[in-house]
Order: sequence, then structure tokens, then C-alpha cells
Amino acid sequence: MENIEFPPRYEATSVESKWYQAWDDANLFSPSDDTTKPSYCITIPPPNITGSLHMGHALCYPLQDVLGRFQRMQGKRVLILPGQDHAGIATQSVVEKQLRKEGSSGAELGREKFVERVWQWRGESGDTILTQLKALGCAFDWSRLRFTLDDHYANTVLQVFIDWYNKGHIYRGKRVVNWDPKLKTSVSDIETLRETRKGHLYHIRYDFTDGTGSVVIATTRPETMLADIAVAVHPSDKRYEGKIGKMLRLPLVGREIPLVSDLYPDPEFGTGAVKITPAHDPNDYEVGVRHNLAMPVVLDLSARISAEWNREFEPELASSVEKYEGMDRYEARKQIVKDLEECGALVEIVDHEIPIILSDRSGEVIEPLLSEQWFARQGELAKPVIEAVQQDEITFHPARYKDIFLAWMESIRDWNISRQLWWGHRIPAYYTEENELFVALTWEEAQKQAGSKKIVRQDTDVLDTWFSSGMWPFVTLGWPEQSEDMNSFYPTSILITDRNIINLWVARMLMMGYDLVGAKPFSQVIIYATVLREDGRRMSKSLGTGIDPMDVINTLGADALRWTLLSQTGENQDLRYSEKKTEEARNFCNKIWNATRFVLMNVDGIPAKPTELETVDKWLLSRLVHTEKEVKQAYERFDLQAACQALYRFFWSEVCDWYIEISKSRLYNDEQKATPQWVLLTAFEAFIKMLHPIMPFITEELYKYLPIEGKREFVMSADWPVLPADLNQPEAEQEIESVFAATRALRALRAELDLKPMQQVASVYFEGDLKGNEAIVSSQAWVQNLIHGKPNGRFVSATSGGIDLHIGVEGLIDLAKVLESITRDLAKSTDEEAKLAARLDNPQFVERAKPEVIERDRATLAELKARIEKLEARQALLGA
RNA sequence: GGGCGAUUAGCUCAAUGGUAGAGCAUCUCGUUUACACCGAGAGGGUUGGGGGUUCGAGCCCCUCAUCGCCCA
Repeated sequence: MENIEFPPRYEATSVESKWYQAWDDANLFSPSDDTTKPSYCITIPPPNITGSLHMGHALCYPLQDVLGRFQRMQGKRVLILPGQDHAGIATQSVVEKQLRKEGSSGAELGREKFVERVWQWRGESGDTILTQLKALGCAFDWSRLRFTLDDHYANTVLQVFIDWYNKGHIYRGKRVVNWDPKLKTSVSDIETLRETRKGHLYHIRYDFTDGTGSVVIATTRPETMLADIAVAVHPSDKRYEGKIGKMLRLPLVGREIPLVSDLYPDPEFGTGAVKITPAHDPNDYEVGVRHNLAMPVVLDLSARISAEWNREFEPELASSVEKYEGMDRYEARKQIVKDLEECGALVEIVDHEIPIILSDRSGEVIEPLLSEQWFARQGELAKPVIEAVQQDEITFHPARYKDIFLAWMESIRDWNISRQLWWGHRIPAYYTEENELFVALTWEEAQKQAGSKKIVRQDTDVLDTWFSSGMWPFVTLGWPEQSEDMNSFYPTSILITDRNIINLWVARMLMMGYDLVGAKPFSQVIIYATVLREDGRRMSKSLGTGIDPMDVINTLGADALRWTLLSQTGENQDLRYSEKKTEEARNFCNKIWNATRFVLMNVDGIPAKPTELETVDKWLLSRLVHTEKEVKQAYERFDLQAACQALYRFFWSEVCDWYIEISKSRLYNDEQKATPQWVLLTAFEAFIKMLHPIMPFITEELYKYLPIEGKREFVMSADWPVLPADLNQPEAEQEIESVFAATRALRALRAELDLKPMQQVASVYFEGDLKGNEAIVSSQAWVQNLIHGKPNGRFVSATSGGIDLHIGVEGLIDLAKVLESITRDLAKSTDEEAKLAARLDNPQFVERAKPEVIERDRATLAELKARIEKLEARQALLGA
């Protein structure tokens, strides 16, 4: 073996850079042609074209890669289909920002030019993240790369819109939506953030028109009073008994509004009376609908006061509102509070924590605004999904998300699918001069439908990005065509995503899958942990608290990064990323590298399978069998934390710390070396395969060098290890572990005597049965002669299991440490003995505990007693 | 306000109701032909507080506290 190829330090970056291309060249990313194999498919959550890799991605996509690689090794026909989302708002704002820098704007360019510009931007920098996914080692089938604005995809989205419209699933209506006054579009809940800010609660008096007193309402948003249409109180509220239905005079405006009874107001809060502004508050909107109230709008799309509504519907009152026209909502608030104070309607102002909603994209405070939007009905579509989840046809991991999901689905609301943007799927709705609506794929078809009426414009809105991504698992596979991929891979196997978009995305895919395809899109939903910083704070680009995974990959390697995140992945809700852990993972890579290097230095060709095995060989192979079982089960239940733990323990502690050390003497002996060579290669081959899904690069590199039979060209396309059941040898395991325990006890005794590690001791005596494993003890505890019996003269001892080990001490050496250790050990043993004896003396314990527990406790007690006797004897000997 | 999760060694996390473990960090020792990105040894815990169930609770139940997330 050449040292140039195999330096003593593992260089991740040079190894990692070559393998991705090699896999691609060998066409390993596409599903195998063998259609008799069972399929396994994941359509990855499409990252935004604006996205660049963050730590969440570095967990999410490798997690899918792990499952794909694992299933491929299990003999499945695996397809992991990658793609990207056009991400309406995100992309549009990125390009807008760029235009602003150039002194231009979308408005200046106009719709057509702007959209062209976005396509240009996508061409230039839209696929950054795809390159990064490759750097992470994700074995995705790039030949099937999809984009939500590809021709086929876009046409399908429009066709679904048309079909749903024709079926009555989609309608146009007025609703209160989350309005971003800066971006001038409605946004979905996921594109908003909630915060609490210090503000004020304003108490305002509304007088009854008949002069019989007044009602005081409390509001955090006095400026919206211009659009008040009622005051509501709870029916149980005694304070307003007999007053329901009476009219109040709205201060400043002069409008007469009724006092209504509704379950919405909380009688405990303030005066129990709330002003109802249906156009500017979602709860008020519901009240407005229940009471059939008018819905005056007093803010325009920039959140400035507008008198438009009044001019149209209450011209006689318009002048009172016009005073504020054009004022920004906050400016208007000041002025209105001042005017209320002047007219004596302001009762008091108190400090109050007010909840606000921010637009994730622009940072602007969201204005709930009544506006005309397109909606998709959800109630009917939700039914089959709810049923399937209830009956566990679709399962969640962790399982707790099932109930959370169901609770949301059962109270699902209609979905606002229109966005006032240019980048996206433009709604295929066309209008005549008389505003008559025709929904059709093209202008021409709409015109055909319209007959003699003339189509003059197309709807300017685009569809919510989630409307298109809701069809991701099947449109990417070719639906609505009965494509081969649809036949082979739908329903897909699993969906892995972030808990934040369970309702917004997962729910929609499920509903669309059942309704459009007639079958569920996937059977399992896996929710992965949120990656936090080391200190538990969120990683956020805007706060500058993010860590760029690419930096980590370039220094410590993709394998190390994958291990760091995956080894912390179980059913936990969050995980903390620390670069220190990645250094540990890098160290693990180095350990694997060097251990393999050692094996390769000590083998020559493929060793024959031995006929005779020593106990320690049986021990390692038995540990291997258990590890394989553990790792496989852990992968199957998505518990990568457990898989990593089992792999780490097996390799570092069992293979490296014990087996390699023990087998060195045999490896250096030509007569004996074949057996440990075979055992090592068997263990390494299996280990490298089992590790491969998590660390694809280093395992691929090392697999190349292993002299083993039936080797494939790539470990990536190798089969999962098959280990004969007879390798499981519990007796050998037990025997060897007790020998290790004795070795450890002897090493500890040596340390107490200040004997340097690895400094040979001439003679150590032992009592008890080492069952022929004396060589292990003597080589691993650095003893020249291990002799059965007791030494002459003074000696000190250690005990482990049934084995006593003695080291002779001559002259006046300092035995303080030994004595100290004995005293400590004695105290601990006595304490344990007392506890155990007390338990066994308890008749209820003996009566009710499981027999095997009692049995074990009795045995332990006997051992403790013997140990205490020995310790006391030794103490007496040294103390004398 | 409602729901979910977390709280275990200095740190990050494990532990089918049966003597609480690992890695890192700390301390001591060690250049040994795979690896100092290494090896040997050691110390370190009232499992957030308080109740309860049980022969037995980190684990089950109640309650409180703190932190995080989701929904309103």
C-alpha cells in the first residue's frame, strides 16, 4: 500500500470532491431498471430558488438521503426526486431589491419585463442550493429535476384551478386576509410572525342616540373606529341587559351603529363591550357575517385612510372621514385619539401589551384587510384526509403530531389562494368589459366561452405558492398523465419536513392527493428537529446568528457535518448545533480512516474463512451481529441517534480499543494472522456498509481498498450486510466481557501503584478461572508473566467478577492511593450491600417482585459480601 | 387563553417500572510502528421543586416553576 494514497490523517475535502461525480457517472442516482424490485420514493420538499443552504437543510436533505441509501441497500428501487419551488413572494422581493439597487423597480419595468427579469435571475443564481445539496452528498436523481414553473407543472396547476373552479371548489369572495401594505399582497399565515409589543388600550365612549347613557369600548386600534359598524357584548353580560338592539352614535363619524349580542366578546375583559370593525379584524369579520352587517373599509392597500367606502355608501358622512384621508394608519391613530379627546369621547388610555402580526418577508405590520380574493373550499377535501390519519393509513413521526394535525384539520378554514404578485402561476380567469368572469386555460378559450362578449382583461393575481407545491408528489412524477413514474412511485413512501409547514403544506398535499389522484401521496410523515445554535437560540440570517453549512463542509467535511446533525436526530423537537461536535465527528472519520489503514497494512489479499475461531473472535463477530440488528432497526424507525450511537460504540470501543489491540500479536505472526485478518475484514466490510447511509464519502473511499469477496464497484450500490445467525455467541460475549473487566481492574490497580501505562510488569498473579484468556489480560494490562496463584510476600489486589489479581510489592513504597481506593470501594460496597439487604428483607418485595429480579439481587448481594470480606482483609494487610 | 415538548454529570444527550450511562470537558499518566484528530486511569448525579401510585419511580398520575414551540 502506498503512503501517498493513505496518509495518517484523513483529508475529507479531497476525498469528498471526487465521489459525487463518480456516482453520477455510474448513473447511481436514478432508480435501477429492475422493475421487479419494490419501489421507494421521496419527492423532496422543494427548496426555494432564492434559498441557499442553511443548517435546517443540512439536516433535512441528508436525512432523506440516508433513508434512500439505506433502502437502496435493502434492495429497493429508489427514487429521490429533487426540485425547486418558484416561491412567489420570496423571489419577487429578492428581484425587487436588486432592481432598487439599480435605481429601478418592478412598477417601472411593468409586469412582462419584470417576470422576464425574474427568469433571468433564476438562470443566473437560482440553482445555488442544488450545487450545495450535491456537496452534502445527497443522492438525488437530477435527471428528474422539477420546477414548479416548468411548462408541464404550470399547465397542470392551471388545469387543476380550472377543474376545481368548475366543480365549485374554488370561488371568489371577500374575506379578511393578512395584508402586507408594503408588498401590497395578501400573505399566508406561514409568511407571518407573531409578536407582542408595548402599546396602549384606548377606552372610548359611544353614546346611545336616545340619550340614555353610553357604552365604553376598549381598543388597541382606535384608527379603525372609522369603520365601526356595531358594538358587541356577550349575551350573559348583565351590564347590558335590555340594551341590545339600541343604537349608538359613532364619535367623530356620526354613524348610528347598533349594540349587538354575540358570543365573541369576553365579559371578563374591560367593559365587556367591543367595537366591531368587520373589514379590519378577522374576529370582527365573523361577527359581521353572523349579524349580516355592512363592512366598511377605511384603509387602502398601503394602509392609509381612505374615505372611498363612505363616499359610495354613506355620502352624507364622507366628509367626517375625509379629514383623515391619506394619513398613514399610525398617523391617523394619533390624530383620531387627539380628536376623540377633544370631543370628550376618550375615557382613558392604559398601557397594554398588544399582539401584532408581522410580515415575514417585509417586516411590515400586517393589516387585516377585507379584500376580494380567490378561495378554495377545504371542508370536503379534508374529510378523506382526516379519516386516513385517524385510521393510521398515514402516520406521523413523532406520533404526537397526529393529534395536532387532526385538531387543525377539523377546524380547517377556506384557503386564500390568490396573491397580488407577478411571479407565479397567473390565475386563468378572464373578464369582459361588464366584469363577467370566464375561467379557461388561455385568453382564446375564455373568449370562446364568452361568445359575443369581449374579453378585455385577465385576472392580475397569481396563485399562492402552496397551491402549486400542494401537487408536488404527483405532478413531479408526471400526473395527470399515467406516466411510468406515476405507476412505479406513487404513492411515494415518506415525506420529511419541518413542523412549521405541517398545516400549510403537508395538509394541502394530502387533500390534493386524495382529490386529484384519488390516493394518498405518502404514508408516513416525518417531522425533523429544528436546528438551533449552541446556546439554544434560533439560527437566523437576519440576526447574523446562522452558521453556513458550506463553511463547515469545506473545513471539516460533509460526512462530519451529516454525522453531527444526524447523530442528534430522534424524536426531539430541537437540536443544538455546535462546531465542536463536528470536530468530534471529524475525529471519528479520522479514527475510521486510520483503523482501516491499520487493517490494510496487515492484510495481503483476501484471507480464507478460518475453520477455528478464538473466543475473542467470536466475541467481536457476535457484537457485530447485535450492532447490525440495532442499526438496521434504528434506520427503520428513523432513530438515527440510536444508529449513530451503536455504530460509534461498536467501532471505536469494541473494534479499535479492544479487538485490534488484542489481535496485534496474532497479526504479526504469520502462522496466526489469517484468522484475525478475516475477522477484521468481515467486521470492517459490514461496518462500512452500515455507516454508508450516514457518511457516504469516507465509506465509499475506504470500501475501494478493502480486499473482500464479491465486492461491488461502489459501496453505494452494495447490499446491506447479511450476517449468519450462528455468529451470535452470547456465551463468548459474556466470557470476553468478564476478561475485559478483569483487565480494567488490573489497569486501575497499576495506576494506583503509579505504574506507567504500558510499562511492563514482570509478574502478576491471579486466582479464579480466566478460561484460557490469560493472553488478553497480560497483553492488554502489560504483564510479562501472568501466574496462577498468590505471590510471596506483600502484595496488593484487585477483584473483578470471580477473578482476583495480585501484584507483589517490595520495599517501602507509598501505598496511600491503593489504600484510598480500597476505602472508597469498601464504603460504596457496604452502602450497596445495606440497600440490597434491606430490600431482600422486605417481605413485600420478595412476595411481589419478579422472580428474576429477586434472583439477580440475591446473587449481587452474595458477590458484594464476598467483595467486602476481601476488601476488609486487604485494608487490614496494608494498614498493618 | 388552549395545546405540545423540554428540564438527568460542567456541556450536549442516552436510559422496555428493577443498582442512572455515553461523548465532550476536567484532573493524573503515557510518544506505543493505525490514529495525539491517539491511548490508560480517575473524579464528577437528592434525575427542576412538591405531592401521589407501587415491593420498587428519571420513567406512571397530580401540581408548581422555568425554557421553547404551535394555535387563538
